[in-house]
Amino acid sequence: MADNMKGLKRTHYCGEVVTAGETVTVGGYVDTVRNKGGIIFIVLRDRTGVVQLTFNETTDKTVFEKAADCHSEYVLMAKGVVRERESKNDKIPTGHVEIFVDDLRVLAKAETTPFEIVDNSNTNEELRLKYRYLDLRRTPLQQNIMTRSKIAKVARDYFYENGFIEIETPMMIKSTPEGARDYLVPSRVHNGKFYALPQSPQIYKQLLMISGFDRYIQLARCFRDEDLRADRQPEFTQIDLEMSFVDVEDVMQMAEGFVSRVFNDVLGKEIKVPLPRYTYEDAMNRFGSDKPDTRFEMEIQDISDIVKSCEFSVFTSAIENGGSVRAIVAKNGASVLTRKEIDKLTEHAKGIGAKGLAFVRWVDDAPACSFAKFMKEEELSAIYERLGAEKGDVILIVADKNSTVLSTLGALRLKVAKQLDIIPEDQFNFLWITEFPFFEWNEETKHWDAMHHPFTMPMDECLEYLDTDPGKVKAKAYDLVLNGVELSSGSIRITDFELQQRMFRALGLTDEEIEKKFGFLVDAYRYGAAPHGGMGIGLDRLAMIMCGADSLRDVTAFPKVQNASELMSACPAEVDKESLDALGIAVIKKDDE
RNA sequence: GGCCUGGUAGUUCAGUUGGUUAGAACGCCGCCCUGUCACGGCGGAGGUCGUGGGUUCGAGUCCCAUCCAGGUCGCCA
Repeated sequence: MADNMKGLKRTHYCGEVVTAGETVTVGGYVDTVRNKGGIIFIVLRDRTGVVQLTFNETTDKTVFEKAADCHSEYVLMAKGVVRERESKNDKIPTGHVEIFVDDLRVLAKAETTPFEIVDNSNTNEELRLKYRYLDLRRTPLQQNIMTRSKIAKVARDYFYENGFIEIETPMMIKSTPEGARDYLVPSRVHNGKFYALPQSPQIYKQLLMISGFDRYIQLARCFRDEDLRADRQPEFTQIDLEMSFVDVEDVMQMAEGFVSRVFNDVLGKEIKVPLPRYTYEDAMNRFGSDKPDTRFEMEIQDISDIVKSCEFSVFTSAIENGGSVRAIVAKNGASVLTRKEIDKLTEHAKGIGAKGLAFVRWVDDAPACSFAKFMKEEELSAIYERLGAEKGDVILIVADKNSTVLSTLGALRLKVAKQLDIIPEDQFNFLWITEFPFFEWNEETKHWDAMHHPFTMPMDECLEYLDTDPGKVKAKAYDLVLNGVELSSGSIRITDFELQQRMFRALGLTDEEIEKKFGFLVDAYRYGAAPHGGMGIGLDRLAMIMCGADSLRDVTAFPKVQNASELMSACPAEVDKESLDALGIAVIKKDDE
């Protein structure tokens, strides 16, 4: 039978106990017990830190015996006088004091945990996720979760101060066939019909602008039924905002104010604004990505003009077919990028879509060039000169159509940088990507798709190409990127009914399809809307980077794993037949098909 | 859906060309220890080697299938 708390009231968190002479009462979990026989030290832990409890021969005998019976993770409350320690520990903030305990309560005993609750746990994540409530006792995770909370608070503070109104939008909404797969919620009342969980509050926040709320913010839960990644969970949170009477510049400035504020308030780091901007085209050409990591250089360079009349048909045919030959240089990469490693990179490149990888590995005075026999001496030296390549470097070259060349080199650029370990960990490189193409040609359907979403406003100077040359139309869309992670995506919306109709037609939608998919939204714009736009900032991703974590799982209290299940509660799970019957649902297992 | 990596005491790992009773560290249990703080000393318990087949005189080790976890491509307007 455990003790109770009667007569005790917590006065301090463990990490707050610093003043000798005070009588304090603390509560927490037993971190470690060091029983020396005649003297016992118990390290007590709560979310603020740890403090040492001390018991010796002058301690009341029953208290001493109780302390001797304590084990890891027992829940204790202890009252006593704070003393300076005889031997101090400089490694912890409370290391110069200890609590000499005169009242000890064991509020709960604990079984031995399946893994040790220590800061640097190497334990398999699968097991830690099964016992997530124990994993969350670990200091690093506690700090991550608390940092995330601070970020959320700063977001509310900042946007409230700037006149934003927090409004909740529904979680059960109409499924939209565009974009990611929806999570569906069956309706009991309407047999055979379904709600969807929102992928984002996009449509509702636009309607709120039409209603005149002018500035909206929500820490919005969003759901997408797509496969997971380290930076992708099926449910996530966006700092979602929308503003009226604004254009691109206004939204970007508001967001820049937020990121500089949140980094200052939470990490004490200064982010210089305005943030760097790259057009989509520029980012693709230089980094092979619309979310470039600019913490390191290794930019993509075009060498098509040098090799256009060489003897190597791989290069020349790529150029003749409208493509290009481009390269990245891994400075001082020759020692890490052995022939074997380059072979692996080649396989990786093939996985992305390239046909192969040409390379120069410059170890000795004579560079080892995989295509040397096709090249004239002056062509090779022109390549080295263009790329600034020197002894010790490795050059990776891809020849293909432009989109393949750029995406392949973009991926290799990241992979090689990780291998060479040249990405600074403590740097925060924000940037904007602007001037996105509005349309994307879909080879399968032979249709133009909206790259962002169909309510995005085209750039003013592109309106004339809308019907004649859709590929030339650029959007008033802007992505915020941090260290190669897409943090946020936003746009100015179409508020003109006629223009919206033109956009839908350019996307190949019939009037019936428009009405069925977006009817109420399109109708709403008939009644007048101020120019408006906004964005959704990924709170989880922001927290991940600010915490220096590698995965969203480290900043999410109860995350899902790669197959979208949650290991602790073992969900999703089957439900009983009565529940299904009430919904009119019969389950056909895929295996039985 | 494809590809890659991993699964051996509670935990983290080792385990040789297939060969005696599968080891270590930490944790756990018992005893000792009055200034520890990665406390220390002595002793002890603890294993369906992810699962199911196969090859073999013999499988943790080789083969096949499968499950689970991680990464990645597809996918994510």
